[in-house]
Amino acid sequence: MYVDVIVDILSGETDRIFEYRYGGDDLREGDRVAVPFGKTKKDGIVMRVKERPNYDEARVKDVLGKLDAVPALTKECLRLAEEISKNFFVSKAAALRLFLPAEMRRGTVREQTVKIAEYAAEGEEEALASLKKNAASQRAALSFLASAKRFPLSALNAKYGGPAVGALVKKGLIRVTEEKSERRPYADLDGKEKSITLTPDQEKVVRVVEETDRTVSLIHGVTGSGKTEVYLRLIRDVLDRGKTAILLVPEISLTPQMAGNLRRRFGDECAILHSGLTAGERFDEWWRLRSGEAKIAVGARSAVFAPLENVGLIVIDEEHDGSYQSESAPRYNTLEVAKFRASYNKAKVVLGSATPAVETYLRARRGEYALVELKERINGKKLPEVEIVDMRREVRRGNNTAFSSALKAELSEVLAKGNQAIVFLNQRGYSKNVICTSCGYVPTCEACDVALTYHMDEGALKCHYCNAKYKMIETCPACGSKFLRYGGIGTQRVAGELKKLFPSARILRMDRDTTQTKEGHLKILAEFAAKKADILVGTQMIAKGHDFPSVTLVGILDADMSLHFSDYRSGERTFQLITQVAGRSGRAGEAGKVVLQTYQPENNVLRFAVNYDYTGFYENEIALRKATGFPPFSEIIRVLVSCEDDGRAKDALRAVYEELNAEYVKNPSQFKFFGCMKAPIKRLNNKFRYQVLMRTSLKNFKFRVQEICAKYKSRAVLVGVEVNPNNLT
DNA sequence: AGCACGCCGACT
DNA sequence: GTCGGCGTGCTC
Repeated sequence: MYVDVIVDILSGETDRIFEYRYGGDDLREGDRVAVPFGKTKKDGIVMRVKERPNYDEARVKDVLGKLDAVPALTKECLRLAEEISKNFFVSKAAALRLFLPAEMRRGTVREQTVKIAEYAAEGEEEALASLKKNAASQRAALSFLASAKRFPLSALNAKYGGPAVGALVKKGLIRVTEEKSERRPYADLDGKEKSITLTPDQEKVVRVVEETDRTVSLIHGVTGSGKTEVYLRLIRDVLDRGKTAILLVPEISLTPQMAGNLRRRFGDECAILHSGLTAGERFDEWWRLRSGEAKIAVGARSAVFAPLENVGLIVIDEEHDGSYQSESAPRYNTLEVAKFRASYNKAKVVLGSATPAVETYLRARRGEYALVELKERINGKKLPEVEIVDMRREVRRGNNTAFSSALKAELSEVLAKGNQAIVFLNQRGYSKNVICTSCGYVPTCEACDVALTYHMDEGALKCHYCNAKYKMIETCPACGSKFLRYGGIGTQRVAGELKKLFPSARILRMDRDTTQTKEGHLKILAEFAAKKADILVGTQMIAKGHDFPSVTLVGILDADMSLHFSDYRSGERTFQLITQVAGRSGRAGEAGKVVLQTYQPENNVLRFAVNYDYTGFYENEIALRKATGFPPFSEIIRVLVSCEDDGRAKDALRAVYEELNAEYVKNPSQFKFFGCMKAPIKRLNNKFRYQVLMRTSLKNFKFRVQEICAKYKSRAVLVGVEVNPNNLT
């Protein structure tokens, strides 16, 4: 037989079918195979099986081998990979990779085995009699195994001592066999919880989602309205109909909690895919899904590619979260992938959020998605009161610290009562770059042309884009001045100031620096939850759904930091962030409070946020988007041209620009913006970068752009197309 | 992505 | 004269 193969090489040149011959008849679509490729050996995926080759038969080579017993990819995966490749401008090889756990491609992970001791003696009496009189341990071990028949060898060794067991094995009275054993994260939680009764509101949501003829439903529910219970019920119902389900959550930090919920409810019917697992665990969980043993996949963005068949439901929790948009290499959009899978399987997609993305809400309002609201918190508790503090007044009063007097007062009250507080600051403000106060010099990376960040612990300057490390400067290399300042306000400084204000308070810091280690994240959160600290200082990452029952105060230090970031979604982001952070306060017991510090207390977004007025915010925001012609009323398309040779980059840019410009002048009214410029980061990884940026309401224009760009990319010159990128760098 | 082929500058 | 730079083409 002959097979069409996509070879696992990430290059445009090789991203087409290569044909191979196969001696056997057991290859199927979706099988992973090893194939000879030029002078090397590569992995590939069988896309099609056929009788005759199209390619010159004399030159067709043989498949070297089949890599798995069962095809790793289903027909659906293959179809979906094609769609992803077409829609997100990535090679088929790159799209196919999304469906396989990394450890599988590397081939470093093997099945885990356990050694089992089996009783192998003929008759117990005789066997015991054959042992020496003083061999008490052997005797005990043998009679134990005579009744147990099989027992894990390691446990047997621990119980009766390795030498005794070893002697029995040597005498042939015990046989040792190796068996496959699955690594089971969270197994200790399995099936410890029965489903709970839903409130009438929750029941209604379930009904609407299950009965609507729309593929996508949006559950807009305030924080604490019990969306998770609704998801669990929907999953149960889908499973009862013999189908499978995928539950997506924004980040690993949230996954253990949600994973725990799922495991307690569904036991090992559910598999957990997240980066916190060991390679082996992930490998096993993946195969449990592929084999049909597990029917629910829980995980972050990439779990949308879970190898499930007959998917009935895909839930995207906190759908507004930025992590659902892939920022690099295969730039897929999770919701779009979910929609592909849903249409293939005739399944449903459920989006849940307290602060839906305006684009999502618009579609729901227009009737494209079913819309259901959960307006009440499950415990009937009120949302915390939010107080806005005008920081301009604080500055006028001579307060130059990061803390307003109002926040200081609230903090001391919390400490006096023995409660906990969270101090939140925006990551955008978290830049410890160095500036010369005499001449304004800022040290930048030689390769990337971006400002370097000062890392105090290492005494070094680092480039966050290429990880290059430079020696910290003592004097300004431009003017020789010694007056250097570490700009910006960071968690470290805030924690320091707090320590001075409240010397007896126990302060925990959580940010990218303190969560470097794999479990650092969870450790800090667990420590705080166990009340081993009074105040938690952190960035974005503490905003994501953790329950801290004794937190009664949340301080937002620089609410307007994200408001003035150069991104059209900064208003939306700020609203979502404030709502989310505020939701951390006062979840149990006492009512919570939020203090929001800003230099712009009259700002619309902040006003809507403090009143928890999502629809007000939405109306305001959508009007703004319409007026400015930003998404969802347009698509932002960016063509990024980069090359080590500046001249060649410019040449390619000019060519692309001219062709695109021809399209633009045909239809200028459909463009809100069209222009060509240096990229914000002018040089990255030694490549000069330029871009053509446009904002257009032309439908499917991205495909035309892609077509044009394809003509000008070469080995040396990269020409990439991005649609609505999250950050322009 | 690798690897070979092939055409132009600075060396023994 | 040749060694070696990397631009270009090919891989079933």
